[in-house]
Amino acid sequence: MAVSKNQISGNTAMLLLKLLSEKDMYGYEMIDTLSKRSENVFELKVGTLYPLLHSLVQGGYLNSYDQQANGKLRKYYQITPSGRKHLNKMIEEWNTYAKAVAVMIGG
Amino acid sequence: MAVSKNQISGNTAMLLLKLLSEKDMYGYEMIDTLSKRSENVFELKVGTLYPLLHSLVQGGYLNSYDQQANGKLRKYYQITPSGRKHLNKMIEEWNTYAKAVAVMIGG
DNA sequence: ATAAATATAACGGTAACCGATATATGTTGA
DNA sequence: TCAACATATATCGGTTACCGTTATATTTAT
Repeated sequence: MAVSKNQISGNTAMLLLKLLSEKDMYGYEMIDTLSKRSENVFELKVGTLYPLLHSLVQGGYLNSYDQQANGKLRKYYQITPSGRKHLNKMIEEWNTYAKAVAVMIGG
Repeated sequence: MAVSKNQISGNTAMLLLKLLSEKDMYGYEMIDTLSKRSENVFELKVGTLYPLLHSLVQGGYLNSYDQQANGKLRKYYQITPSGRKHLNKMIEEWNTYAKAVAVMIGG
């Protein structure tokens, strides 16, 4: 089951940073990995991914480098120390929010 | 701890419908109740609330009526059967999303 | 009286995401 | 072989969500 656009809002960067905190990846690999791990809940579109990756590089949270793979030049992304710090903050904030929603709709 | 705008995105309507599924309320009452119940995680602004209430009325999820309270005319909002159905769907979708995020950042 | 709190409302701006489109290369099958 | 398909990166314009700000009116407290 996929969720609506509104649900996703704001958390995509957190999910990408989380993926990249485990290993370097290229764009399509992130989309596939997100989709598989979440059982198709996250269906990130390329029109969302690339601008977001660029902005994370711009913000100093990611670095990128080109590498040959299957004869094709792929752009790999790597998380920076600043990116890891940012990720931790985002996770903390997500947990606060998710708990508050649970209180609201659970009771 | 308040969370950033991005976290809130898309779920405000769900929270309002949930509040109104319990009892009729007027605008300011919703802001106060959300804030108190969530221990200030949700700090909904009037610039967000009123347009959202209008759109929920437009969509048939809410009705509104005027009522005197403390000598002042207040506009109360009431959830419709369609609003309750919509609320249930939104909660289901939220749960799906929250679980998927937990899998992503938990592992 | 008048300042502060309560209450509703609308406008314009920013940010996030997606659909559509463009381009290029590698792989597969008839 | 060469067309169709999958992989891969990229950009643009549009929609939606939320908020800051501003406006207006009434009630309560000093």
